[in-house]
Amino acid sequence: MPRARFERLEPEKQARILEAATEEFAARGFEGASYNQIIEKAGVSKGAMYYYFDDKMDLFCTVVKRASSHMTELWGAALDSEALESDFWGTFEDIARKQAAFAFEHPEMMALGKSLMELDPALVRQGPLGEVYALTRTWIGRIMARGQAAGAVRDDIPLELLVALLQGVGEAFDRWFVAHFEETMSGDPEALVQMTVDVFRRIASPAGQEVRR
Amino acid sequence: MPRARFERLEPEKQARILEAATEEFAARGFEGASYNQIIEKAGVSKGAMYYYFDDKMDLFCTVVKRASSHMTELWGAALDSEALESDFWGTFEDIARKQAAFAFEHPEMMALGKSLMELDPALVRQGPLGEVYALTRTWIGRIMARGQAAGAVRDDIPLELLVALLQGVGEAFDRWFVAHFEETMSGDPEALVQMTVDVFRRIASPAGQEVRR
Amino acid sequence: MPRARFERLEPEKQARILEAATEEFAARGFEGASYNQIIEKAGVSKGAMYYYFDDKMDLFCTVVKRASSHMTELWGAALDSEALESDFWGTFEDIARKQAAFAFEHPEMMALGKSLMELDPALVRQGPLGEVYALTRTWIGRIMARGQAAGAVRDDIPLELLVALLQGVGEAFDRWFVAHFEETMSGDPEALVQMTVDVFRRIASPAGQEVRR
Amino acid sequence: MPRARFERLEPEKQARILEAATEEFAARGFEGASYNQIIEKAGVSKGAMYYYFDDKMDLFCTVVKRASSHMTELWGAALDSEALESDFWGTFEDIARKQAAFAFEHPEMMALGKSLMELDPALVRQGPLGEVYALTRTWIGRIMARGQAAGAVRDDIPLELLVALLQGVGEAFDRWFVAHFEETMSGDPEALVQMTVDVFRRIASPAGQEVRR
DNA sequence: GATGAATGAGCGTTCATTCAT
DNA sequence: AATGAATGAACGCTCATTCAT
Repeated sequence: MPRARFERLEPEKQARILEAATEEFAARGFEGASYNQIIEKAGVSKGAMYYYFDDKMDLFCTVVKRASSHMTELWGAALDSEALESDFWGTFEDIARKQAAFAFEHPEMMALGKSLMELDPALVRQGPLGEVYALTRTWIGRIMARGQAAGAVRDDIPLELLVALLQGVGEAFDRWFVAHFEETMSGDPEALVQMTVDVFRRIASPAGQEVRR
Repeated sequence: MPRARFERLEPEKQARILEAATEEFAARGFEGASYNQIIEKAGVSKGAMYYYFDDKMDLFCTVVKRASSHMTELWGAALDSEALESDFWGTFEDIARKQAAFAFEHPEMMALGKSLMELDPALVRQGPLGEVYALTRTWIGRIMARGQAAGAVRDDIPLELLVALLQGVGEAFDRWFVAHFEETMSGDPEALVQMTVDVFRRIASPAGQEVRR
Repeated sequence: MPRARFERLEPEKQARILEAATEEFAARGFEGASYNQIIEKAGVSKGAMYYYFDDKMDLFCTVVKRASSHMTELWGAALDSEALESDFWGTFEDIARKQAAFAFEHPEMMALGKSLMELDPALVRQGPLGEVYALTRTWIGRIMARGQAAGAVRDDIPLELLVALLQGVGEAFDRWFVAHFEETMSGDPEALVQMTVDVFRRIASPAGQEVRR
Repeated sequence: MPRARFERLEPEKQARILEAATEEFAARGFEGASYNQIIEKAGVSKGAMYYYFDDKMDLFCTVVKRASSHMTELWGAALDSEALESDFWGTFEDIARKQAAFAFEHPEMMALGKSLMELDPALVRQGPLGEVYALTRTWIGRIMARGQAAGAVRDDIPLELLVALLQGVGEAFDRWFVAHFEETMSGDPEALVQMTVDVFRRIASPAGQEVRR
C-alpha cells in the first residue's frame, strides 16, 4: 500500500526509486537491505521517502508487487489460452521457456522472489504482502488447476502443497544455474528448459502416468 | 572451531548457551540473529562468550555442527547397511520415517539448516562451515550415489544438481508441514512420509522407470 | 571531506564540536582519542555526529585542516614577500616570531600536528589527509626552496630531508618549551625565537657559511 | 620494576616473553599494543603474566629497560675513552657509526624508542620509566658534557635542550632513512653517517666555530 | 509537498584486569 | 608458583524512524 503520493510522482523518479530498492533488496534480502542506502542510491530525500512509503516494509511490498506484475503478464497470457487443455505440458514448456529467458535477463527479480521467502511466512501471508504472495502462488496454482481439470496434473495432494513443491525445485534450479552460470550459459539453454520441465512434470503428473512424456 | 575452553564447561552451561544460540539463529538466521541477545538469554557475560568462541560465526558453526551430528547418526547407519542395494527405495523410506520423526521433535534444527542456506554459498563452502556443509550434502549425496549404483537412481543429470533438487523439495515439505502443523500432526504421519518419499522417488528415478513403484 | 551538512551548522555548534575534537585528538592522538568522548564532550547525539562526518578519520581530517589553515595564513604572506630574497634569514626570523606567538596561544594546534605524525605515513600521504600533509611540508619546503635560490640555504642534501630535519628540531623545541613552560614564559621570548632561528640556520646554511650570522 | 619472580624464570621463557612484547610494542606503540596478543604470542598464561608483571606498563618498562641496556654498552665504552677529549667529533663519529650499524640490525629497538616518546612526557619522567628515560638522555648528555669540557660543544644553551634537539634530528633522520630505505641501503652508508654527524656538529658546535670541520 | 537534521538503541568486538583455585 | 575462567566497560559504527520547518 504505497501512498497515492508515490503514484503521482514523475515516472522517472518512481523508476529511480524502485530500481535502487530492487537492487538492494535483491542483493541483501529484506532484513539485510539498508533503507538508508536505498535512499542514497535513489537520490531522494529521507523525508520524501517516508512521505511516499510508510516504512521499509511498505517499500518492499511495492517493489515486490511491481516485480510480480511482470510475471503476471508472462503467465497471464497462458491462462487465457485454451492450449492448456489440449496440450498442457507442451504449453507449460512454452511458458517455461519464456520464463527462463526472462530470468536470465532479470536475475534481480529472481533474487527478489527469494528474499520474500526469508521473511516469516505467517507475517507474509496475512500482512500487506499477502496479496502479492497469493498472486504469485495463484498464477502457477491456477495453471496447475487447469492442468488438473485437463487430467494432466495430479489431484491426490493439496494444490497448495503441489505449488510449494514446484516452487522449491524451481528455486533449487535457480540456485544451481546461478552457481554453474558459466557452464549453464555456454550449454544448451533449451536442454535446461526441458530438464526443468521434466522435473516439474515428474512431480505433478497424476499417479501412474509419470512415464507418459 | 569453538575454543577448547567451551568443551570444558559444565554441561548445563554449555547446553544453556547452545540452546539460546540455536533458538536465535533458527528464528532469525545468521545475519539477523543478535549476538547480544543470545548472550543475554544464555545468562553469560559478554567477555565470557568471546572467551569461548572467536566470534558470532564461530558460535554459529558450533551450533550447526552439533545439529548436523544428529543427522549424521541418522543417515550414517543407513550407509553401512547393504539394504540400500537390495531395496533402495524401501530403505530410503525407513530413513525418511526416522528423519521425519526427528524433524517433528526438533523443528529448530530444521530452521537452522535453512539459515545455512542464507549465507553466501562460496563463503560457506570454503569457510569453517564447509566441513559441515559438505557433510550434509555428502550424506544424501552418498545415499543417492549408492542408489545410482543399484540402478534405482537416475544418472542422466549431475549428482550435485539432483541433491540440490531433493533438498529444495525437502525444504518445501518442511515449510508446508510447519505451516499446516495442526492438520499435519493430527493427520496420519505415515501418509506424510509416503507422500514425501513418493515425490523424492519421482524426481530421482531413472528415466522410463518413474512408474515402477 | 566533512559532509556539507556540517558546514551549514550554527557556528557555535560547529565550534563546540571542533573544539572537543581538537582537545581530544591533541591530548591522545588519533588512535587514542575516543570518538564517544568527543561526542559526549560536544553534547551531540551519536547519530548526528555520523550525520556530519563519515567516520572518526573524517572528523580528524576536518580538525587538522582547520588547524592547518591558520598556518597557511601565517606562512603564506611570507612567500609573497620579496624580502625572502634580499634578507632570507632576517625574514625567516620575522615569520618564526609570529609562529612562536601563535604556538603559545594555541598549544593544541601543535599537539595536533604531532598526532599527525603518529599515523602510518604512507596512509597519511595518499589518504584524505595527504592534501593537508603536503601543504604543511610545502610551506616550509617552499620557503627553503626560496632560500636555496637566494643562496642562503644549502642544496647539498635533499630538500625533503632538510625539511624533515627542521621539523624534527622544531618539534623538539616545542616539547622543550612546553616542558619548561614557566621558565620559558617568564624568560625573554625574543631570546627563544633567536635561539630557534639560530639552530635552524646552523642546519640549513650552505656548507662553509655556517658562521655568517 | 618487574617482580623478582620474572628474573628467576628460565632464560628461554624470559626471552620468549620479552621478544613477543618488544615486537608488539615496537609495531603498535604502548597504547596500541594488545596485552592479550603479547600473552598469546609468548605462549604464557594470563595469570602468569600478571604474576610476573604488575600490569601492561610494567612489562613495557622491562622491555624498554632491556633495550636500553644495549645502548648503554654501546655508548658506555665511549665514555670511558679519553679520546673524547683529544678528538671529540672524530670519536663521536666512530660511535655514531656503530650506532647506525646497530640500528640497521635492530629496527625494533628504534621503534621501541619512538614508542617511548608517544607517552605523556610528564608521566614518563616521573613514573617508573623515568629511570630509563633519564638513562637514555644521560648517555648522550654525558658525552655532550665531555664535549663541553673539551671545548668542542657549545655551552650557551641548556645541556638538556641541546640533547633534546639532537634527539629530534636523530629521529628525523631515522624516519627519513626508513622511508627511503632502499635508496639508503644501496647508497653509501658511510656517507649517511657523515651527513648525520655533520648536522649534529652544526647544532652542537660552539658559536663562532661552526665552520671548523 | 517535501526536506534533511536529529535521534539513540543497537551492532559485533576488544580490552586490561581480577581472582578463585 | 601458576592457572585460565570470567568480567563489563568501552570501542567505532549503522540502523529505521521522527519531526520541525
